[in-house]
Amino acid sequence: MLRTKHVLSFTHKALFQQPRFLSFPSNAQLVLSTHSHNTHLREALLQMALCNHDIDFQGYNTLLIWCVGKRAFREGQRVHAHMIKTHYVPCLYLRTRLVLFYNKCDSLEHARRVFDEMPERNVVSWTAMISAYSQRGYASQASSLFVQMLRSGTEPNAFTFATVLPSCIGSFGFILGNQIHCLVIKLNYEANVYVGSSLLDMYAKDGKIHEARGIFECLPERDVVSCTAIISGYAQLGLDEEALELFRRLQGEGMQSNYVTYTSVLTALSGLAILDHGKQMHNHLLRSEVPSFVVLQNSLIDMYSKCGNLTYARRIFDTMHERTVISWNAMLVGYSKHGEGKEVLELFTLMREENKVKPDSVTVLAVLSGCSHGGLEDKGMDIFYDMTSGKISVQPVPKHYGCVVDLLGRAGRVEEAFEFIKKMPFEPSAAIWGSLLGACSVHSNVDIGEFVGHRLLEIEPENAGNYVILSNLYASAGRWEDVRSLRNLMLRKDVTKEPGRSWIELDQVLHTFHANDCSHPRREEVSAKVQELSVRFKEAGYVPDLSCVLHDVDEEQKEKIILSHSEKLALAFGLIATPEHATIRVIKNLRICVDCHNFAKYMSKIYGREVSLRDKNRFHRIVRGKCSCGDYW
DNA sequence: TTAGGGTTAG
Repeated sequence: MLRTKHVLSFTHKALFQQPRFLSFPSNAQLVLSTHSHNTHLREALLQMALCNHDIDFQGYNTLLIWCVGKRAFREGQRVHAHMIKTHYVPCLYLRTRLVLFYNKCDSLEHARRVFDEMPERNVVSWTAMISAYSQRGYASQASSLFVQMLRSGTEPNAFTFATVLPSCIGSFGFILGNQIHCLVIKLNYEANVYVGSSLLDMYAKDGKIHEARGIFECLPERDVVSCTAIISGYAQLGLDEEALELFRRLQGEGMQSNYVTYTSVLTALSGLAILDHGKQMHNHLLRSEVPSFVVLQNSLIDMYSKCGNLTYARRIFDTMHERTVISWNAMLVGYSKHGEGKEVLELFTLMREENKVKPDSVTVLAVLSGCSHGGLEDKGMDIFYDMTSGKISVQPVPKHYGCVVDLLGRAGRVEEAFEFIKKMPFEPSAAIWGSLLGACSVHSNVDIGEFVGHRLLEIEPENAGNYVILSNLYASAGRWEDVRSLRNLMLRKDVTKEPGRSWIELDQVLHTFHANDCSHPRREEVSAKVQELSVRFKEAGYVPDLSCVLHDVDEEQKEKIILSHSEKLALAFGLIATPEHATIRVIKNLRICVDCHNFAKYMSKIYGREVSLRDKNRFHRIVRGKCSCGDYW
């Protein structure tokens, strides 16, 4: 108490009685920053400062800087109120400070009000307001404010460009972003590393990675942010090998990496599903000085689960000191993708019991899809109804309905799925009809399948996949006339299926397969194997996974049927189908990876021995884009 | 006074 009294007395003197020796602002700043941890004292000091009726520019400025630094909303509001009460007319500089202060204290409305009431504005005040929107993800507000700024005749600077460009997303955003790029060139800000990073990131997000790379290569100086932006650009587009290659090169060139860089690198590693490399990176991180932020740990969970090692993923999850909803979602998605429905439900229960983090839309999607893959359709339906009745406070979105259709369809409850679609509170999308069509195809429900198929052909006549599934469905019912007319329709409409490719390495030789492929020298052997497996699947009583169907069609038809990606993998499996070799590592497309996992399960049952996808020594690596057996093509 | 890159789902 004595000490507080002493300080107060000193402060009073310092602030008001000795202005010649110690000016007001420097003292206010000194005293406030020294004692800012003491709320009562802070209050008293501010009170005293505001008792002064003649606070000048510097005084207000100092107080506001202090409020911004401490994110002291109430105190800052009082400073603002003091200006109004004493009829002080703040200059542009101080008004901008107020905008910055309100923005820092998360009060966008107040910031905007101050901004709107500005009698004049300069590039800094415009940029501050654009930044307030941009930081909060209000992209359209940020970009439209930028356009208003240009119309007002204010010339943007490097800060403005670096601020507005991240808000140039979506189709309209990218168009604006391209125009802004022109302005950047015109005003000669191309060489600015902040502007360059924002620009290249925008192009990468628009899928124009070559543009992005061009900008990166032209930057006269690079830093950790610009390097991370280009690496993450590749990773987010699924160009994982390129991302890693660049990361290695830049590290060689002495690039500094931080936790954001590693997060992007882990994304690339997840895509490649190379567990060994992922582990190496994890080891490297443990030994390095890089702080283990939640985002990085989330990436590690994702990497391990996509590489098939759920134990490691769970270990990271369990040892986290703080978890965000993304941590929970990443773990749930991991279990879900691997068909571990029980674990999905257990973890979801734990999440709700802990009640520290609220489930979001992605959480429910992960849980529903986990139930779907794990054969727990009743549980899945319960969760869906918990959501629609408000027991789980997540707003249902069309994707949740899509999950339910998939869940019922996969379980063979095709009629129920059909009825469910009819009762949905929105118009069913092509994706939802497509999901049901897939279910009809697997469970040979020709009646519903025919209806749905034709509906789909109306909605998206250009999607070759729908023709193919419907055609396969007709084929399975022996309706060859309908198969033929569908094929003719495809020819008339000039619809072709983009040939996907699968790669598999066997004894150091790379075999690749694509749609309609009959060029493999051992094709007949493979076909025979697929036939044999197909019979065995049926004998084993398996209902194959939706995307892992081996169609039972005769040889003549097989020539014409366009095979799905997973079927090509099945062909590849047929080539090497012994329990010892029936392990596979799939790069890039996780869906296929899951298919293989299920495939391994079927194989295990057929051969009566465990066929594991997780045994790294038996993995056959599929190398993307580097075919070593050119003869086959 | 004002600035850029990052994690889950689809």
